[in-house]
Amino acid sequence: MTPLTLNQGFPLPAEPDADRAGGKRRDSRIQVRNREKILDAATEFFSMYGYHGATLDQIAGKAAMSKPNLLYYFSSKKELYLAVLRDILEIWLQPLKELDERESPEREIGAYIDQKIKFSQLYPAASRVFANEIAAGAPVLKPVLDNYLRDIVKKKARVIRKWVKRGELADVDPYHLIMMIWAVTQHYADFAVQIDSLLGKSLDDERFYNQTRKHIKRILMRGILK
Amino acid sequence: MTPLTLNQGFPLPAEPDADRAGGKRRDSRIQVRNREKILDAATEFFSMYGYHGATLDQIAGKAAMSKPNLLYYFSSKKELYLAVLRDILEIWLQPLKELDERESPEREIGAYIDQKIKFSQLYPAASRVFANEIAAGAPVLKPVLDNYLRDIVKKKARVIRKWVKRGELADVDPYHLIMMIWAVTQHYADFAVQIDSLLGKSLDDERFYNQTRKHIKRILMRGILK
DNA sequence: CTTTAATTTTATCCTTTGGTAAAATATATC
DNA sequence: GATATATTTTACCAAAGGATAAAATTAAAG
Repeated sequence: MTPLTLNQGFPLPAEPDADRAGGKRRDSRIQVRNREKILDAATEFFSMYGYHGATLDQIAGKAAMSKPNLLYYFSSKKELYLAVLRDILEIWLQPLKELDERESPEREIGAYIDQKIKFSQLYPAASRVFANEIAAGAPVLKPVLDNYLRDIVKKKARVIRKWVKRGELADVDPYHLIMMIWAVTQHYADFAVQIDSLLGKSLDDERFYNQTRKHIKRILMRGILK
Repeated sequence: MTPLTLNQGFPLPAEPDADRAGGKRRDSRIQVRNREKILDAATEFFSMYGYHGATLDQIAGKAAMSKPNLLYYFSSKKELYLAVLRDILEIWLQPLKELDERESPEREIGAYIDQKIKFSQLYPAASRVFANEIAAGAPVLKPVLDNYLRDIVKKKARVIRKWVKRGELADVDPYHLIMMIWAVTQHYADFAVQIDSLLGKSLDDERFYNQTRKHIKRILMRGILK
């Protein structure tokens, strides 16, 4: 089993589109459509079985094309996985913009929770791919975690600490608070099957989604506001 | 790829120890030791790569024996996986005993959180195997979730609801509360690599463990107590 | 010690899997 | 509609992975 690591720059190695310069139309209608179909199928299977467990045959099958045809669009399994992770990272990092310390923590943290759980609703498979990558030891994302994510979280923590000092927030550890928010919101995506077994519900159900959202916010906000 | 399902009784099919009756000593020193070594190694790799992603070669290698030798102890990959899951279930279901409604929610829920996070500290790999199984669609554990777990959670929810009615607890949805507790406690096991990247800490560090435990409890208890 | 049973090793098989080569087909452009 | 280019299909390959058979070795029992 190949170790699958990544010794390259950040965020993730840019797409190898060397040819786009070479004059070839790399974005014809059919190109775009097929790459998208493949990425969707790949996200699904990587989310269920992880990088090593998913197979190109499954993915190609789901994308309704032959394996060599898939490999025409993504030249290797690894490249496909990187492309999937690239897309996910974009989604995942988006709500990580700094919290605005000038606003109230109630408003800012509330909005952050909303955003996080929205992503769980919209991209549950992406969330699971991420979880799988972490469980596998983050062979690809380690550098991202160690550098980029770490810095952003540090900044966020600083803002939270300011709120605490100002007396707008109970004396909470910023890092643990962030972990809690992540844990709770992602849980509904990562353990969707379990939740469906126990409650017969999913975030796709808009009523359940809102109930969940409000409930999480209520408990957490009560837990941290002064 | 074989679908890997389980159409058998609950909790999990009993170990096929047909021979134990046949007079063979199935629990010699060496048997016990080797089965344990294998189960440990298997837990590690299943936790990282899931059922499909882990290989018998890896597991045998880690257990310091040849693949055929491994297969002497567990006659197939599936049987090995079932054995691992069986062990995990035992751990996982243990703290699920009903909450005692006669005690205070503060005490009971507090103890429950303690127990849950203790497991995350003691058996992080087991937690990840469970998470992987769920992410994969719970091919094996679906029946357990649908029946056994569902019932226990229902009972727990009833107790929580009673506390709410008695006015000892804020008006929380019992199911969401349970999900939150699971999410937060398991997170520290399932995303240990991420946490290590961001904080440079793990639950192995007793100081960090206690800080985490107290912090989770504080926020959650504040969030739900009247 | 011998004999019997338990354990380990070696050699091997078949299927799956990631990947390639080259032919065949479709699509676009002039 | 002829030519060039993009896309898809068919036929393979080598390595990996789960599994088996049988020989070799070790341990236990009498």
